Amino acid sequence: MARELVGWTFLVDGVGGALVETEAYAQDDPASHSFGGPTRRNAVMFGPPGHLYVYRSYGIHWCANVVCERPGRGAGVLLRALEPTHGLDRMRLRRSVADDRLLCAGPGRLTQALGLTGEDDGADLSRPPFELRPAPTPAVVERTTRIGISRAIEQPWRYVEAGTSWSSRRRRAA
DNA sequence: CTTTCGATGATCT
DNA sequence: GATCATCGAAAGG
Repeated sequence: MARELVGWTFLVDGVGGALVETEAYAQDDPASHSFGGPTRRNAVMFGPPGHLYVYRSYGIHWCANVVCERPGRGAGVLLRALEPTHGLDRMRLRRSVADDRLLCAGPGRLTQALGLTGEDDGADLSRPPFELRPAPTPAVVERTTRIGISRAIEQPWRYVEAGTSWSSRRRRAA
């Protein structure tokens, strides 16, 4: 699913764009919040797929995942970056950056630009204000190791649209 | 250009 | 008390 979602358009109240960078997390994955079973924080990851798991990162930022697979599997896809296409003006209001490339280039930036917070934890992505539209054409996707983790760092579960200039990091592949 | 570091709070040990 | 699925400002080359 992490690879599949690259190229899909994700909108929150009409604000968003095409996903260009995702990461997969599984229950039997020491880097995953679901590793070790359900807790108060990760409860949504063990619920039905197609819902949002939003958590506080480093006490400051919010990060958003799409819950995947069957209920109880504890799997999710971290939304790391998207190419802004809808509601640029509202994104710029939420994020005071000179360069549009920094609007949604990173999981914390993406949630801020789209207005996602802990209140959206558990939200059903099949209902308003959310929209998930399939990629018009299959995206060309590169796979690399994940970013910002210290465990299971060897797993190549980060997916980036080839040639995009909207990802959280310039260049590099694996 | 690259590296370092502080912020800030929930979670885990 | 340490760690953390981060970001951005500051410092260094």
